[in-house]
Amino acid sequence: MAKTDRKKQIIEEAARLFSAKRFDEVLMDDIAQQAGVGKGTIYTYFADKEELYFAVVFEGIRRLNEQLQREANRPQDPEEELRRMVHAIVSFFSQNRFFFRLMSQEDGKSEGGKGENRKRWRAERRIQLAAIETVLQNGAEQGVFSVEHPKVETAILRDMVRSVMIHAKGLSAEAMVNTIMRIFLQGIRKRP
Amino acid sequence: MAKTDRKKQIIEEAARLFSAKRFDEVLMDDIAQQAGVGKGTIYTYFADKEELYFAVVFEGIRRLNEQLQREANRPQDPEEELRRMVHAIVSFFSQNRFFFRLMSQEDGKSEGGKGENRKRWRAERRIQLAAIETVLQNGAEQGVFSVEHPKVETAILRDMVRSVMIHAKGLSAEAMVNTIMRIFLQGIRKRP
DNA sequence: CCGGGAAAACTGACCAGTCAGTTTTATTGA
DNA sequence: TCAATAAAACTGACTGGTCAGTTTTCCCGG
Repeated sequence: MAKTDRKKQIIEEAARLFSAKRFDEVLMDDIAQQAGVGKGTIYTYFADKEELYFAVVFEGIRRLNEQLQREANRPQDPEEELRRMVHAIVSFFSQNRFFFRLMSQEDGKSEGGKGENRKRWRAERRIQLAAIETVLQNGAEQGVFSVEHPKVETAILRDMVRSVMIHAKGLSAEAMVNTIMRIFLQGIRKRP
Repeated sequence: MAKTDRKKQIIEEAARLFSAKRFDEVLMDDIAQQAGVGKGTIYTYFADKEELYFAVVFEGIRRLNEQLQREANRPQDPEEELRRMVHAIVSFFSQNRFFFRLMSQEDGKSEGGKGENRKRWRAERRIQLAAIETVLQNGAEQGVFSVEHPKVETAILRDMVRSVMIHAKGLSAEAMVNTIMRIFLQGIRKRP
């Protein structure tokens, strides 16, 4: 097996395990077994358990960013662009449940561990938000959106994906996107 | 010190620590030291580390439910009732940062550990959502709200509190509530 | 047959949980 | 009222199991 494939395989299985159990409940032996490699092999690719853990987190972020990038930066009307981005996030997470659960867990922690990784994680996540925020700002400038606290509205939109993923497992990706966009754009107040 | 105070003190310090660090990074020795008790004492109140952890989580939920209860069940117009509930959640979390971070972390995990506690946690959380959902349903019946997937909309609203708490630390509780209600009720689309 | 890399076996640091001993609080009776 | 005694609560040094990380052995391609 090629070196790269091995590393990918380890990350994949580690993601599955880390997303389902607490950090301390996931044993390096388990990861090795699931990945079909010896424990020692893991240490040729990752310095320690924590580095593997963050490699998994960053891999998830990287893939999501990749998918987001594909949708962004094609000038179009803001609502449509927003919808495309939400769709990108929703479908990414639908196809990567492990990474989704993992990143949900990682959100909202602060201290502890090698602070360097936490910092980098924060930075990566900020980039994602910035991409969405830009669209919101553009929409506001074009007079299509009414935005009061751009960063907050941005975070709300992204986290709506999280809510829907957790609480609307049954819905199709399309239905999820529609639900999110409907609420975010026009709210739930009935208009005559 | 009275028995109850001791237990409360332990829970309080454990909450502070568990909210800031990973489960395995929090040592029982740390908790004991912070709480100003001997390690053995903790074990007179809690069977093991995991039970203490969940005692902390459930204490947080209990307090929040208490505050929610105070606002609910007084018949009034749905929008106002919703606003009151959001306000209750926001102000609770503003005053209980530890519990907030803790409960955010716990959201979105599934396997692992004593499954019994996870199950109970899920149940408690469902009760909270039901309280909000009822208001939404009432509003829909009265023709004030347009609700498509009640459970999903409910979860979204609750999680909006989470987003705002994380990303709008500067805002006052009032401003937070306003932001949430504005988006949830009327969305961000500009109307002429 | 040798070298590089992967697997299996090994080690010891660490920490949750214990328990024998100590302190504090409650109870009794003179 | 206050010893004397019992009961309850607390303490922290100690232990044993666990598991991250290391070392040794094995395997295979060239």
